Amino acid sequence: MLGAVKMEGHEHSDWSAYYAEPECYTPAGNMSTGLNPVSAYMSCASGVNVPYMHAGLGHPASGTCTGMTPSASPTSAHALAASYPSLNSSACGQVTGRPRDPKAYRRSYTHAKPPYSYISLITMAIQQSSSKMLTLNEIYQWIMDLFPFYRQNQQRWQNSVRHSLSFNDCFLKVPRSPDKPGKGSFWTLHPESGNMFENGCYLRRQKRFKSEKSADKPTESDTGKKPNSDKESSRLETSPTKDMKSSDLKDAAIKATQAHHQDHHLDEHHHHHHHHPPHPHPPHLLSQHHPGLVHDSHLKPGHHSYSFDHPFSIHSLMSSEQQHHNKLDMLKPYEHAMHCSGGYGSPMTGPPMPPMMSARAGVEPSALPSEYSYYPVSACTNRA
DNA sequence: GAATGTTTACTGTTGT
DNA sequence: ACAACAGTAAACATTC
Repeated sequence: MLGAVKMEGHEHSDWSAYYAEPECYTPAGNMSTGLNPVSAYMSCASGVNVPYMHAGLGHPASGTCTGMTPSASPTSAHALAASYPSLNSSACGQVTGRPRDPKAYRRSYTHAKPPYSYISLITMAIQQSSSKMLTLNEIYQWIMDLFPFYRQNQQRWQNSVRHSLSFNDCFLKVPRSPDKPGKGSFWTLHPESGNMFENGCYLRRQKRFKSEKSADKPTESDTGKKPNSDKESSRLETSPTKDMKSSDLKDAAIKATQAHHQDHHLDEHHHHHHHHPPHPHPPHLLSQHHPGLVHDSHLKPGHHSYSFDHPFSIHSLMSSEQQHHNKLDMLKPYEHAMHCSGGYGSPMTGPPMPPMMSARAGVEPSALPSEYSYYPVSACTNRA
């Protein structure tokens, strides 16, 4: 998972535009110390699923929680978890030994690149929408809402997002229903793609999802061909499975579109009712309408079942949010999170601490992580 | 014309 | 070292 950080080394040129001095996701707990690297990504915000976290959270107005210092950085995720409630006051509420200008500091972190891959981001965006499908533009918006970094260089990363959507079998294109014309199709997750991120870690997939059909095809490793070359041809033959064309799938699309519009409706009407059953694994839309798409498997229905307690599991992150999103609507999530998390990509604490964002683009706010929730307590034990 | 979608090619990083 | 995964650029096609 550290790789997710290192991977962005080439982004530094971009960062230089934002940083007075070079900064990067320097894991606070360095690997050589034996610390779980994820703990390095922890910050005061890491109390997902721990309601107490919300009690003592610094409000934007309070001006606290502007960042963690190395000394405040937990030595392990468990230590962090165990440190409540002092966690809030000591790790968040106090800022010690940070010499730099808080504003510049915050801005830097705000614009640091998140440690998630595009596939992760897309997956998260889709998953947190109640209809489990989003248009391309909605995916863009979701990403930009949560990660200021992606408000820059849109041409570049959006191209990458489109590439990811097309290239990866885990994403399916769902045509719009005829009565809901608009630009672009909906994108959803392949019903069987649920184990892409084993352990629920969204930093790097354990294995690439391949649709059954494409899985039948020889892979580059099978043929000994160069990576990508054969993969592409394989994908060519399987594209029909990726683009849902059958009539009953269209029926699903229509229903999905309706559900999607309900999303917006809900969003517009503040959806802050706690009665959204905090169901961690909402049945996949395609599973509902097309059970045949969900084969046997190791994958249970409702399979997009990322391990609940995994720090980078969006389900984990979101699970406690149900209780709190009432107040979230009142906050400027962005600034709030920045105040309390020290921003993401803190050189002290690690990667981004995505803020809570308001509902948008079909995003179900109640499903969004709590204001500090992207880096919950438990650690990412597998390399991501 | 812009947005969306597909594909190829290449490079870098990570895992084994 | 090698394969797999991921990011980026770019050409091209399609759709609105």
